[in-house]
Amino acid sequence: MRRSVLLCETLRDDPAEADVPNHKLLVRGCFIRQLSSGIYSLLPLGTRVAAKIEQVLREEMDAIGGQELIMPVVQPAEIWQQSGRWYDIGDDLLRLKDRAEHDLVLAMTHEEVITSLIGYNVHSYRQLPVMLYQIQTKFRDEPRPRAGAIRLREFTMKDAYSAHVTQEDLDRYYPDVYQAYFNIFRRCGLDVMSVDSDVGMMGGTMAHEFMSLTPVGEDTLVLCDACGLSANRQIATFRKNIVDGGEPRPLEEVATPDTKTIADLAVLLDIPETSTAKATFFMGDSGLIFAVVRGDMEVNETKLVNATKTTALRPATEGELREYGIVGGYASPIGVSGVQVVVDDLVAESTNLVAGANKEGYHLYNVNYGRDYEADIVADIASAYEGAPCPQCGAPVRLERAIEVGNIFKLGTKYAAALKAQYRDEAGELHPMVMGCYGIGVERLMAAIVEASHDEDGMIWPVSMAPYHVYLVVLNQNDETVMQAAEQLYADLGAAGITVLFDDRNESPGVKFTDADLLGMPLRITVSRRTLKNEAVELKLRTDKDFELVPLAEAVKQAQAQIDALQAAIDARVVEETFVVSDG
RNA sequence: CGGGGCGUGGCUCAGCCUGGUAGAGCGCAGCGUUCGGGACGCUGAGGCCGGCGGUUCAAAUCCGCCCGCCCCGACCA
Repeated sequence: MRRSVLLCETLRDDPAEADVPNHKLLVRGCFIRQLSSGIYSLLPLGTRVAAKIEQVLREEMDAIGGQELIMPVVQPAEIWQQSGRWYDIGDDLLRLKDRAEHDLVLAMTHEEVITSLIGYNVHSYRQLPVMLYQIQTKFRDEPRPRAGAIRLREFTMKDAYSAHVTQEDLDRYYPDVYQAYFNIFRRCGLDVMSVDSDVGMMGGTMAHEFMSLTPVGEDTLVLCDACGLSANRQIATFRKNIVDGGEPRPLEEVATPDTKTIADLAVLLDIPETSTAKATFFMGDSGLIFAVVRGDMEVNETKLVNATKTTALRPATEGELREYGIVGGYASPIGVSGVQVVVDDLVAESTNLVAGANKEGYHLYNVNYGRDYEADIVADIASAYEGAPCPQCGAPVRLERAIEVGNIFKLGTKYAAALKAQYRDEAGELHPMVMGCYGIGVERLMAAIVEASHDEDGMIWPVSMAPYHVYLVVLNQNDETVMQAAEQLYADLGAAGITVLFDDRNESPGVKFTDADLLGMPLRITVSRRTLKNEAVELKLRTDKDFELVPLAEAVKQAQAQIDALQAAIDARVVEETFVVSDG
């Protein structure tokens, strides 16, 4: 491709709306263009990267028996009503009406359609298992798209679904997908780790997320360097060390004016935060939830959702607290009624904690669970924190931010039962199929690659993902000999199967070199009067500082060798993974 | 949805406080000179100053409402 005709006008300045590297670079390099919040066009260069990603996805999905199909984006409300998600999912699901006033949705995922499809086409155990996938548009009306292509409203997803006769068969198949996922990311040149994850509103029994570590990530991981534990913070457990508070002593009221935070309280009473209990309030499906954790910890909302079996949770407002007779800043689990009290297991086992008195300006010494108050639920609802003891080995854990680039779920029979995806067994009995689902966001993966692979000058594409292998720079274009040599090399490289972006624009050297760095093709070749004086061209890896002069006659061969070496390095990273079922 | 910021040519921004006929750099078009890390000169095109309403002799500028975009939080299969 000639740069002179490519739709690619690079930007000198960072776009005002971008503040993370993938966003700045993809926009500056003309890979993507924003149309609206969270809605982007993929420009020619971005489309080429997406195509590379999709090719890898197809190969790896096909390798584990996947069959590609395409399902509709616009779907009737009925199937979403049947699965229940029409009612369970909020505004993320974009709803619309057609001319006949029929309710429709824009698909945010395809469990409903695939399940009804499989139910229609599969009748017998003889036809199972089956693995189907598509690479197709999703729309999610996210409340807050962010970070360039990391969180989009409209995006491309590879979503795959498998259906099985039994849970055991799904369990056997699941590790194959797990391995395929590692292969995919590694072939895309991205380092990922898998973590156990929450099954969320998808339901199901087991889930893994594939995470790329980066400060711009939206998830927090809990990692243990000592034993290798990795989990999403949403579900990560940790060892809780009880601070011995001694034998229960009598309750004692203490005046604590203007002391609404745990930090203030600890200072005022000269006690460690570990000797306090902290109350936090959420509104769930059925009213107010009063959550108690030790003062030095934070409530983990995912754990709280799971413990209370609610579907939605949000912090309660001051007004709601007043309605329930709770005094903000001085709330106490003692004597509250009409609310669901959830107490962290550590608090339940601790003695003589300081808690609110439910009276403006007062706290209570020596609050003891069981004696002074009861809970509706005692469970682990505390969030793992930096330095918390690892649940497996006790070493201090570390928190890291990460982007979730893919996930795999064991769905179970939730959708198959609701949408009648049933098969007949040998005895002629009907059973719901056991399903799994597996997703990867294409644009997010592209963004994650840029986050993981760039420098101050621009993107650095892994050879397997680069829009073109070579950025060919020609200088001194007014010199016919130079131009002829460059044209010949462009043709020869192409004939050898090497993809080339040929910068044939009448631009100064600085412009071309700067663009070459920004666009990040793995290999740069420069042809100029100077290099031709030695019958040579310059070869430079994007990752290297310096170039190498190679004879013009060997340029194609050398370029090919460099590309092969880069590809071999990527291939070498595709190795077998051990699938370990952890207890999460 | 709560908090904050922003909206002026394709891009980055100044001008707004203190109202008086819209600016810079980059980019774009033409000509010429250049030609190894975002070259230079000359000429030129391009703007309902996000929208609507108000105040005023006069609004990019002041006031009100609305819309859009970004960030933090809430939320997120």
